[in-house]
Amino acid sequence: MAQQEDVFKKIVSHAKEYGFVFQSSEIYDGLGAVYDYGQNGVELKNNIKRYWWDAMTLLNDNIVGIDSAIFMHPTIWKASGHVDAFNDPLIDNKDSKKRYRADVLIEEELAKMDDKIEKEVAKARKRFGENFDEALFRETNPRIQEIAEKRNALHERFAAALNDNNLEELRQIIIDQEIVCPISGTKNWTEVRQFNLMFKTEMGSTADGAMGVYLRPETAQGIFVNYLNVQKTGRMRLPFGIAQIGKAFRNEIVARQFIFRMREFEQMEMQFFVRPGEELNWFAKWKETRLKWHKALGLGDHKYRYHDHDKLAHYANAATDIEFEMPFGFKEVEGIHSRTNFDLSQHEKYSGKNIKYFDPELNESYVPYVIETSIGVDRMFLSVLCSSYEEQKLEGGDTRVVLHLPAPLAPVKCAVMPLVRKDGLPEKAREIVNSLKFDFATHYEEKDSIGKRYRRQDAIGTPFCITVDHQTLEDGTVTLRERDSMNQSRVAIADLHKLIHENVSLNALLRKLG
RNA sequence: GCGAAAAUAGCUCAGUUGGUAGAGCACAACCUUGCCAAGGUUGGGGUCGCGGGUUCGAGUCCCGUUUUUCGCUCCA
Repeated sequence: MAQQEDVFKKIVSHAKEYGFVFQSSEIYDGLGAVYDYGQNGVELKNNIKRYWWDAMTLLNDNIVGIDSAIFMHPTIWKASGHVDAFNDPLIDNKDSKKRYRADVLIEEELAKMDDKIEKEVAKARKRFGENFDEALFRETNPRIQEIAEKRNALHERFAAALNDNNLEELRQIIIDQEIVCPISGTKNWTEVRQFNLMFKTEMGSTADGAMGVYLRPETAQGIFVNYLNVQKTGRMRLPFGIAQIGKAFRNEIVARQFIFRMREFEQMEMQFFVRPGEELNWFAKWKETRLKWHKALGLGDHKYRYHDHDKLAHYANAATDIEFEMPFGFKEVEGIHSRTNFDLSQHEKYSGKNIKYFDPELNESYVPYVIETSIGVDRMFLSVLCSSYEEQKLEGGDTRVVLHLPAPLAPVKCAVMPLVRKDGLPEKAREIVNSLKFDFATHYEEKDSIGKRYRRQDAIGTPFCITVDHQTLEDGTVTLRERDSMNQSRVAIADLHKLIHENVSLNALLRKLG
């Protein structure tokens, strides 16, 4: 494990050193859990997105894409459950290190007081038997009066604090009531803090007219609220899917592990709309289809596994993750959920609009069920990077760092280099670059020894190096050097385009998926 | 969020009991070599994460803070 963490550290440095990932706002000491993609990272990421997008929209004639806005009507997040689910005042006990909802702690205290009163009443009932006037007893008994008074005072104070969203007051209540942690039994409490999953901002430039809006915490809702627009204008029939790639934002309490958990991240989501009752079949089908998509990259089949959920979210009736073996263990890369008709029904309820689908075959209207496939682009990026990274020992004791990126994902497809910087070789190399650059990301390199240049390209995962030497000027052939095997072969300049295309185009990958 | 550790050049790191900031690699220019990195010469680059404090003097000691990593916790 220690060794693996060591490798992960090296991957993180490598990502920075070779322009894949930088920390955001680095010259200002950085911003927590936010990262930028560099010159090579953005290419790799774009290629991953293209692979997914094409696999969804080109290979399935019943899947189309959209690009919805990050800002959405705030009521959408009420309907989805995000507003309520993540708006709790939390407090930690410093000794047990347990976190509690501050409001729940106080409510429990209120319940305890109620219990006390009931116990008194029960005792009196036993004592007085049939003659017992319970109502009168409650109103007149001094013990009960005392407890009830305290209870009502507490309740009033608690309600006022909640109403004003006064977190300090909530903490003060907990301290005044001498509430202890059930685990440690101590009163060593932190401040009460409000945890908000969603980032909030204001729309409208004047303060009084502004409306609070959220940065979306998931892209899925943009698909749900548009599904009928797409269905109608695209003349789609169930089953059909809508795909989207876009940024989402979550105020994570703990954001860790490099780009694995970030506050601003990118999702690739496809929501597949099906007839009620057919959802579990489609769930099984997408589970299989999605794993096949991952495995086609050739990162190693043994690095994937399913993780079926036992505990299901309130909206789901089946859920599984596709996990990938990162240097820090198997981690979720993609989630596949059978979301039932929860989201669409909620939007129907909150918007007051009819968003049922009319099924011409069944001649009836209903709210479709939804299968969701949702993949984190950044996690996918990390899985590709981690599994591609190798420190290779070569014959003769040398080492090289090489990224065995799947060629269609590589940021640079080929590098053209003159063997020496004279005798017209640079000019010839430039000529070759100019013939390739329209179809492939091509680098030109002339500085340093040829071996050094090869190593530099290995470090960013360039699949092919093309070397121009004196023989090139005579017979129009070059050396084609392959990244993984380091094999060299003599090929005609005229054949380069075809050779490279066969290896680096997405087509080859997509064909594996049928 | 709690606890622990760390932060010195683009990268990896050294820096003695507190006394004017170093190496290798990388980068730039020129020369040399030419098919698997690390030849020569020269050069650029650091207010030692940031802010305070102690001191004649702080990279070094103290406090705070930010960021990162690990464990716990939380979350999908």
